[in-house]
Amino acid sequence: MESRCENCIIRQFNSLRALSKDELKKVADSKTSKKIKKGEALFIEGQKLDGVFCVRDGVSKLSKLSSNGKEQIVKLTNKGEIMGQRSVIAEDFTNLSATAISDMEVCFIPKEVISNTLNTNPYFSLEVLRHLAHDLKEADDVIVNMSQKTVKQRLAEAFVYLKKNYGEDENGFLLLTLSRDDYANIVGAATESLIRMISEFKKKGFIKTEGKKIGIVEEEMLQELADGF
Amino acid sequence: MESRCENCIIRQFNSLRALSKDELKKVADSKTSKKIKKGEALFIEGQKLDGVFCVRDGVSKLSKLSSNGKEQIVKLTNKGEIMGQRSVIAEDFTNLSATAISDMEVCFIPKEVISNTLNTNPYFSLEVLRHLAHDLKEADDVIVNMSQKTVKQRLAEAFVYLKKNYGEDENGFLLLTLSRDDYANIVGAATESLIRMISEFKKKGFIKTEGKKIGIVEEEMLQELADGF
DNA sequence: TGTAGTAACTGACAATTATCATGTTTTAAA
DNA sequence: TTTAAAACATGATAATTGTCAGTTACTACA
Repeated sequence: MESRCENCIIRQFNSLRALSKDELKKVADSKTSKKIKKGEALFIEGQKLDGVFCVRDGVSKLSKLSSNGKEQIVKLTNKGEIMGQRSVIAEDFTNLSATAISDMEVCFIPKEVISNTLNTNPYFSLEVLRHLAHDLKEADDVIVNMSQKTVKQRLAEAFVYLKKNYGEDENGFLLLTLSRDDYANIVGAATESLIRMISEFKKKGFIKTEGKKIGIVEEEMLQELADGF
Repeated sequence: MESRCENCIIRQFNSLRALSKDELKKVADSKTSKKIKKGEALFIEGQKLDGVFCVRDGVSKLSKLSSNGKEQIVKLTNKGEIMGQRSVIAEDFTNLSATAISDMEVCFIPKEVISNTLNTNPYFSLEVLRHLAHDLKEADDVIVNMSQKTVKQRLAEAFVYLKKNYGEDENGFLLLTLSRDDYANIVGAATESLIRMISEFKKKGFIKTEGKKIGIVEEEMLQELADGF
């Protein structure tokens, strides 16, 4: 409750920007802030959510268990994103689990506020619609990548994506540090296969490593690889 | 223009059911009916759509070209579904191509009618939101299947899905007849691999074939296979 | 500061899937 | 009805990826 939504820059990046002052005030009054430690879960597949999460800081992974017991990461969230809207809108259990990949700061907004606003503010509905439409398009792209590209291509693509979306530090290492396991669960491969590929990329000079940290050295080469050349 | 939307049962299955009588009338007045022959395209990836399609009869595939030039089928549409809403909502190019798999009958509804209604009727917005939410959930499932299951499992699942969703004729053959190529593009495999697997399933007695037609013989076995047993 | 536990890594091998080559059947058009 | 094209099918082989078994390195914590 430390800050008013009206002053929160984050909301410019999500559908909450369509809210009126009054509506924003309602959100601010009903929301609660939470700090979530790296590794902790925000919610778990199959749970009923009674609100959505607005990400103020940090990164989380949205994943789903396969029937073979393996985790598949479907999406990484960005700062400013709203999580759990799909489930709240459809009045459905979550189909995904959300786990913090770095320390996070999120606001929890009760579902009543969201659904009331959906019923009364068509601009908000439209913003949410656009957001879902965007997610859907991205999901289609992931489907195509998963089914038509090799693990090597998908990994190359993942590296480029992580650099573009989460940036790198002064030494050229990706700011977002993932475990080898997480990488495997993003590209949908066995952890051992993935580790081997990281070694290969390193040997070829495409990337550099330092412990868990990975740095992109040859972004163009990786991009070309991802595109199949 | 042969029939009034008010009398069209199909609309009960999609978001148009949230429309008022007046709104329905507007839709009916502006819509045009089209017949599309099997194999013809409704729209193509990258096109700008100036309306949505409401499927009255027939089945189409929504697909996307991969950078390697292969087609990936992302979704099959059902009777009553609305196609192209994602693109119209996001005011974006279509990210998918739609091609008729059987002869189709569709209504085309201009985007102005859709967006006007979205701005004024929150129930309609909510229905569309629910529909997109559903599509998104399904897309997540496809991602997990594509990345965690073997081709064999995905094919088994596809057969079960086709039977459940499109039914079979009096002789136990799937009503929806797909080419081997289409099957390959659904499960994301090389056509030859897929044909081999069909032969294998047939040899094991899980399915039967008669030309292009495929019949599900052992649904439970296929389901178990799909689930990884 | 030792020690248990987890994550990272490597090798050997097996399973899955793609590719190429080629033959057969079906379909559609002249 | 013939004939060319497309779809279906199968074999041989190569490439990709997974599995199992083990080693090393890092991390946390008693």
